[in-house]
Amino acid sequence: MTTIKVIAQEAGVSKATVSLALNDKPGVAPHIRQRILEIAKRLNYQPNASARGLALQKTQTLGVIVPDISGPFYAELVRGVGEESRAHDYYLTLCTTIGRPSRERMYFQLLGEQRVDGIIVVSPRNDEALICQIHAEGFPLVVVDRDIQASDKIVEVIVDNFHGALAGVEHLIGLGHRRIGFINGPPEIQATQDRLRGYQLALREHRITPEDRWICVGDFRKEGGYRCMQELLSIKPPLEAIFTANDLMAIGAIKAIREAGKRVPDDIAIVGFDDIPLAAHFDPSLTTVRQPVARMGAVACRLLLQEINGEEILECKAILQTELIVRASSGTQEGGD
Amino acid sequence: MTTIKVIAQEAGVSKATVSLALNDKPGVAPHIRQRILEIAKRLNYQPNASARGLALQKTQTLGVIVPDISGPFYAELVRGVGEESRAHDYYLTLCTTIGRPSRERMYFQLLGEQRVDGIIVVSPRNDEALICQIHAEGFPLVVVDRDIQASDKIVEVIVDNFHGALAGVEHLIGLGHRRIGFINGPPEIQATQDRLRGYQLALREHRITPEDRWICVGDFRKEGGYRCMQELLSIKPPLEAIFTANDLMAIGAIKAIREAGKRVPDDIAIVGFDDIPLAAHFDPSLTTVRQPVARMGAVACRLLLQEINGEEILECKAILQTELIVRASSGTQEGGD
DNA sequence: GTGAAAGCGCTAACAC
DNA sequence: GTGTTAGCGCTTTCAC
Repeated sequence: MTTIKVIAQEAGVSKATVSLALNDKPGVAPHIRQRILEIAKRLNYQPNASARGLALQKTQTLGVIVPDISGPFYAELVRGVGEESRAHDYYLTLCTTIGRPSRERMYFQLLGEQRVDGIIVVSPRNDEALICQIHAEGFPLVVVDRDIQASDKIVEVIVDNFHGALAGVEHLIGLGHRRIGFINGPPEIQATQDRLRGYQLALREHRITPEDRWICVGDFRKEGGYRCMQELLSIKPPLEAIFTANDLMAIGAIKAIREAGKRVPDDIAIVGFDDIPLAAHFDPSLTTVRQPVARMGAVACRLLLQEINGEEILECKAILQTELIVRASSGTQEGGD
Repeated sequence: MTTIKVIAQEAGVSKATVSLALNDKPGVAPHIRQRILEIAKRLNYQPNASARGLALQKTQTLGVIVPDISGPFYAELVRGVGEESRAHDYYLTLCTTIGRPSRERMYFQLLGEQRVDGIIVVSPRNDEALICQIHAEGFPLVVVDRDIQASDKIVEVIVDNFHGALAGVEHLIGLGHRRIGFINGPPEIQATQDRLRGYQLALREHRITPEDRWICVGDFRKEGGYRCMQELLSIKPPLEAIFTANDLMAIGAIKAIREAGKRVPDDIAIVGFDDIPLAAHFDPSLTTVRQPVARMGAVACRLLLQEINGEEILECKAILQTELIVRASSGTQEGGD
């Protein structure tokens, strides 16, 4: 392993000069610099990251903390972060927390051991206090897909879930449906609360009073959508349409509908949320509220780098907009009879 | 940031003693050790990773190099690696290479800068020479989903693609189909070659001579499956069944079939490869050759750690088996008329 | 313009 | 048992 010391000997100069030359800093005679660079290249020199990190107190590495990485949403998010971090010559350390007893340790380890220069937290569960504490200790930190109520100084990248849901449900209403069910995610997750509000407002504005039993609590997975739909199918008179808080649950719901011998969208119209890559290829293709997931990751990364570099961040909250993507699963005409 | 030095002062001992105590090494009086541990806990001490890495020449970090991370296959693979590495207290640095002009630099940077203790390479494209070179330089390295022909000393985790494809196609033959098309991946990828051989042998063993035009080169994405299927649909007399080299292309193919006004599996039976999470929820549910993707990642990780720890690795090639998962898309009876 | 020296935080060999 | 010392590879004053 070539070190700066070897190069110094080879070039007949000191380590300091080599360091200056290699880092493009002034104070080295052109021909010396030239020679040093040549030797470095010839010897395939690469600076030792630990040594550099120790001296500079920087690692050129970011951490991203997500519950899981299988599943289209988080995978795409991490992709966005990864692309952006690479573009800025940062490495990415991936931490998945699901199934881990104390994810708290992971935040602290990454930052406390100074393994990373900052972290992006995509953790929808309730540990506001912890996040605030980390932030209070001065660690660069960006939160994605979640609004930390306790502090307005923590940088956040969030999606306008409220208006997204509003648009999704209004689309269904516009198609003539009035009895519209809602398969939501777990209530402790913030995005689900916002989507619920959007759902409720949409109905209310059209003088529809949703019954409690129209709303079912899912898990953001296919299985939850399936189970919820089975429950919702038992409602009499039957619901005409379902809004689901993500596409995966929409897919589960469609399966349940099919198994009950009904058709989508003819008997029941469906609108999902996310626009996962397969949404367009599903049968029927999914009408859904698209989130700019990769962009969220990229924005989070860029904001984190600003924070790391000590740049002033003008707005702590980056709010990205959703977009309604109309496809087949919602139907084009009135669905009910 | 608490350091070992602070603790030493606080406890009235030397840094060396603190280091010994904190690392559970012998040579420290019990009551001293006790006090050191208490202070460390109180001050929330965490060792600086760079300093430790520099001294120990180890980073407790692995690198995983994949083309992309969106897409169910690589996401699941990385998940497997991540779970396993966490279980062994290793961090994971994620490198995606797609769209990157010189992914070569990334291998070298990660290892050359000694940012990681070893890497898992999941890179189906042709850079055998590079991989061999890295291995020759003594860097711990495990290759996944690919057999490096040039060396039999490189540790590899591969799937029995040949028998997987064989089983998939034989399943179709068993259902009475004889005119079976094949939508494959790019030819320069090894897995596709093996699957092609499996496809060919299955037909040959049943005295079916596949025509060249039955085979179409896709891209492992939905789009490629869609495009290929459009081509295959023009064949007269029509094909009765299609084997696709992955589920994503199967999904694209099904879309093309539907748009042509035909039904799956009634008009054309389909068998995919991978068993992605959504395969069971697709309509029709996908018959497919399952790969133990997460396990591949976990095995690769474990082998890499063995290599890092200097343990003898008895078999360089871990070959995992596939499993045929029969669902609806292949039909249960003779499909054609 | 260049080199010597100190220091980043930790570990490990060797005295005491 | 414990402390002293050197060193991991790099950066960065500060003399020269």
